[in-house]
Amino acid sequence: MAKKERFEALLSSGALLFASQEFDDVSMAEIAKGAGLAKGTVYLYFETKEALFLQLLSDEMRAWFDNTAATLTGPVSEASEVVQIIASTLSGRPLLPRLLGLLHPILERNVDDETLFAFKSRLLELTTNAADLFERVLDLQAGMGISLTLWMHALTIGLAQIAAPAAAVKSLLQTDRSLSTFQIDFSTEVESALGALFSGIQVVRRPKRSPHKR
Amino acid sequence: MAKKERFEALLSSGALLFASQEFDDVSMAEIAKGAGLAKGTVYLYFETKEALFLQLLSDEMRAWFDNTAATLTGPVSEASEVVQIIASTLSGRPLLPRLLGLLHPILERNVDDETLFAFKSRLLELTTNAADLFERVLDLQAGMGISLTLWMHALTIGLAQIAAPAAAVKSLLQTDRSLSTFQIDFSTEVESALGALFSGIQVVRRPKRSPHKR
Amino acid sequence: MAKKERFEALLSSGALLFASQEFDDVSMAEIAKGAGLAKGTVYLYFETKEALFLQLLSDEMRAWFDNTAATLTGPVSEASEVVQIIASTLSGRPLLPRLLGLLHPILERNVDDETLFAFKSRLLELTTNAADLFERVLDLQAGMGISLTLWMHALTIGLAQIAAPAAAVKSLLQTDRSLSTFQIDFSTEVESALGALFSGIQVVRRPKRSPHKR
Amino acid sequence: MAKKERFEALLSSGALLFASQEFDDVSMAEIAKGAGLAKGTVYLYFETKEALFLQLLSDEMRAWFDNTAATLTGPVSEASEVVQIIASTLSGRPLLPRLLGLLHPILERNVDDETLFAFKSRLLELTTNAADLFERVLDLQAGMGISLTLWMHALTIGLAQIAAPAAAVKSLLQTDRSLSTFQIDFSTEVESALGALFSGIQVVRRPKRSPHKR
DNA sequence: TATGAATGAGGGTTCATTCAT
DNA sequence: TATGAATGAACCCTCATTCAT
Repeated sequence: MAKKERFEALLSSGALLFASQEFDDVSMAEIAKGAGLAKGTVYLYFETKEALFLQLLSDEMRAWFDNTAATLTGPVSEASEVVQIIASTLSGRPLLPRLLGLLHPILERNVDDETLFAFKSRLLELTTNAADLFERVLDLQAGMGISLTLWMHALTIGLAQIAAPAAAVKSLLQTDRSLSTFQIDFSTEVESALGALFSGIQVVRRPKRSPHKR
Repeated sequence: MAKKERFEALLSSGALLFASQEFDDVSMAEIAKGAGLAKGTVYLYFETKEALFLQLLSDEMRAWFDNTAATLTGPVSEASEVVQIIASTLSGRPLLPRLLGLLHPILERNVDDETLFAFKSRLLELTTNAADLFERVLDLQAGMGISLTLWMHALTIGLAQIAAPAAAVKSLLQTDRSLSTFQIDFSTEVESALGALFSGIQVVRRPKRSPHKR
Repeated sequence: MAKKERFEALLSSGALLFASQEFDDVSMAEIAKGAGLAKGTVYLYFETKEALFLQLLSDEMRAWFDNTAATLTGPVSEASEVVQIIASTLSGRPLLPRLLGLLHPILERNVDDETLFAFKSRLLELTTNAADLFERVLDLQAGMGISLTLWMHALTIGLAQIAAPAAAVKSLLQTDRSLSTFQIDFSTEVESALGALFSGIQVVRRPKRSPHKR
Repeated sequence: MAKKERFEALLSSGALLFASQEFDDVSMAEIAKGAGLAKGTVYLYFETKEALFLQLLSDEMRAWFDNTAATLTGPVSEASEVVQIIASTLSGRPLLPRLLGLLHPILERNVDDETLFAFKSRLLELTTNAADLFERVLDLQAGMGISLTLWMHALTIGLAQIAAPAAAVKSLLQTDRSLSTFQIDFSTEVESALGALFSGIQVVRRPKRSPHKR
């Protein structure tokens, strides 16, 4: 059926445009044109612009997880290796962290309840799967996987924002060496931060016998 | 001088409005009215709406740091205590995490170079001070304080977004118990996540003799 | 033949929807669905949305006339009785006055010439019949029936609009007693107004011997 | 103050455009341009497009009434003379009947409550004044003036619609002589219809002692 | 004859910012 | 310094209608 193809074409078009522009600068008209369709046609596939990007995020998340899970399937010796793999798969999907940063303040604010629920359900499934995976691979205490996943989610959002500064900031950082502290690399930073987070969780685990509060 | 008073009045008005509305929903006209001034007058004090909020962020950050530094001055026994204090001072300034989330995608994108530079310089100073403080209090390896501060910054942005969901999401979470995983409390989560992060850093520190890569 | 059935099903669907919504709010897609057909199929039966509603109006008018003529067939003693019957048959077809109000500004503006001509011819026939009926029953001067019919048409359009206010107006009228003047009942008002009109025509008739100017 | 001038300029621009186009075809951009202002400026003076046209209607009504009242001030011998004057003043303001036809289905549907109330109050005042005037001049029974005004209002709406057919209808009527019945002149028809209505009211008055039901 | 995917025109409205006074 | 009137860019979305199958 051509229906599915159009759907994918629209998502691809959106992804392509979003790769080089901000969410606000990507217009539905451009997305349509990029998919070889008319403006109004987009709305046969997506309720709103936000719904389209939510789908994009959903796909990116799933792809990332499948990819990561597959890579982590084999015997993993150390936590640092896990972290490295995660940082690597994350860095390989530059759209994902940016979409994640759009999720709460924008995407979830203009989709109908049904779409929202569907997304949240999928997110829950993914989160649970990731949590299980982490608990297994890192030999974590039960329940810690969820927290870890959540914190990774938050960290990713924040680091992506910091690592992708506005044009003016970028040129400022390049000009003024004294501000080099703010010149960070997403990939590097994610690995380090997650490394600390993962280590911390394992350390924290033993001393505290009581279940993690949440 | 009345000038300083107007300046402060505008910031207060902005803060008050931002406390109950989103950035986009706070209009310059409202801010002006709240300060007892006319619309055009705001622009005698702030280049743009973003510049005003950048100032707000700057003030919040400084206040937070002063507050935190003062509290951490005394002898601190454990890392967990430090974390608790930070989580507490952070939770006491609900505007700060939200403004931080605005910083990179919005505020820095519409201010002139001068304002931007001034802000970044102040931010650098604060970051350095915080880093030093953390290194001292937590007895961290040199350089780790900067990373920690950065990660805390990122974590705060992400957690604040997740913890303040859109109205539709909020009601969905309350309705559907199966999604309770997503119902998080900023304060609690910050403390836990920072706890793991801080522990992780201290653990990681020893094995790796080499300087932290960045 | 199934064709006729589809045709009627579409009209019924349209009538049903129009009974509870404004013309603009009734979509062709809804009409199709209500008739158990696909969107595109509607256009095999009606050139345009306007053509469909024109047909609806045509049917309503004919039904009204047949109904009214039948009722007025017997010996009618007084004009007031005639008026009462007309007001009654009119009130019994709430769609008719509303469709009449759509006729000139909307329906006639988007149908092809053929459809338009067919409608006008049918309208002429009906008008003539009604005029004859009125002249006969009210013992009017020749030619007066046409005028009377026309004025009744105009009066009906206007009163229907006034009697069916926007939601905001309705609540305003209910709230503010001082505006009770504007709270009118279509049925009551039509009867009174037509009563005056019919009486007036009969009075005017005699003094002016000259033919009605038009 | 220039403020009042702009206000009037916008109304004049709107009136000018509405004189040769339908409501839907008149855009706010055109109105602004016609007044020598920018698009957004219109919204400093009128909440919505509908509010602007409501003001236009308000002005037209008042002007018509003042004009009519002034003309009817002197001693009026006969009802037919009154009717003639009304028909004449009405015909002199071609926008008024058209705006009246917009009032209920369109204008009242997109203005805020305050504007709506203000308009209705003004309309009530005008209606009352007109009713008083009619009662005085035509020596009507108390209360009949209101009814007469209302019916005149309704009749005007309907006749204006019938008398201003769509382009296609107009050409059809000119082509096909058999449809000449539908070729009516607003001015003529208003005078005749009001003549009948006014006569009818006077006739009806006497026989029925009981107060007019409404 | 039926389908339903595709089309694409179309305009009101907001609000940060400017500037004449 | 203060004012507030003026500016104007920018865009989503609906839905009647068409047409390939």
